[in-house]
Amino acid sequence: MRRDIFHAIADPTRRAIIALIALQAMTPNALADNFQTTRQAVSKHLRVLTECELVQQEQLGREIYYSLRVDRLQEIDHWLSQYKQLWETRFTQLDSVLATLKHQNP
Amino acid sequence: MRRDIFHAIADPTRRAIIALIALQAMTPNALADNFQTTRQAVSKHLRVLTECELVQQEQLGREIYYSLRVDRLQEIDHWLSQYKQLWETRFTQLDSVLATLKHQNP
DNA sequence: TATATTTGCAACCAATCGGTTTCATACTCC
DNA sequence: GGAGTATGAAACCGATTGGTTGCAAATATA
Repeated sequence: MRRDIFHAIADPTRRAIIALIALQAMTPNALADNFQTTRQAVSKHLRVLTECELVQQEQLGREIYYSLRVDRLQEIDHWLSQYKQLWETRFTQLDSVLATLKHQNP
Repeated sequence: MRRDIFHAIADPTRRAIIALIALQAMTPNALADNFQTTRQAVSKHLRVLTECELVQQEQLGREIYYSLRVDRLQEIDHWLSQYKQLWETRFTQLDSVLATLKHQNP
């Protein structure tokens, strides 16, 4: 099973879940109210997000509140960073940037 | 068919292709040499990357050189940016950040 | 205790995915 | 023109995905 963070954010429903719980912790039932799917489907998405440690749970009575582990999104930012200099740099500096990137990825 | 950029980068082989053609334009055959799959499989990945405009082609004789459209990766960076302030901000400022984020996503 | 609520998990299903094999097309070189 | 090379497209296949329904466990409430 491929359960990396890139796979996790590939699904639009999961990105919507991420957007919701970034604002405040929510229960599976409360989350499911925002989608046209069943609660169980949302639960399966939460399982995927949990398995790649993108969310954390806090149990309060019989309710489980899911919230976003924002720090985990840095992994994507880190992956992006190697290309970011490519689009942020002017053409005249492109050669040196390419050399740097080549050095970082032998 | 879900052909957005998040789906495109979800596959590890496609991310490897992106890393390769970020350095220099490459033909499908040259790309396939770097993987333990067939050229046709690489070609299918290139089709996905093309359909979401992550790569561009340049035909030279019977060879087609694929290169990365780095600017397209900004879409992911833009998606990340709404969460970036969450992990870059200290806890004491968190409330105002959440308010801002809530305003951006009504 | 009995009932209702919240949740996770298993079984199943159609659709999609990544891969292969095969074939057709287009270009290069002799 | 003919042989070889580079490529894309189609057909097929097993595995995975996202979804559903049904059920069991745990908690709250009467």
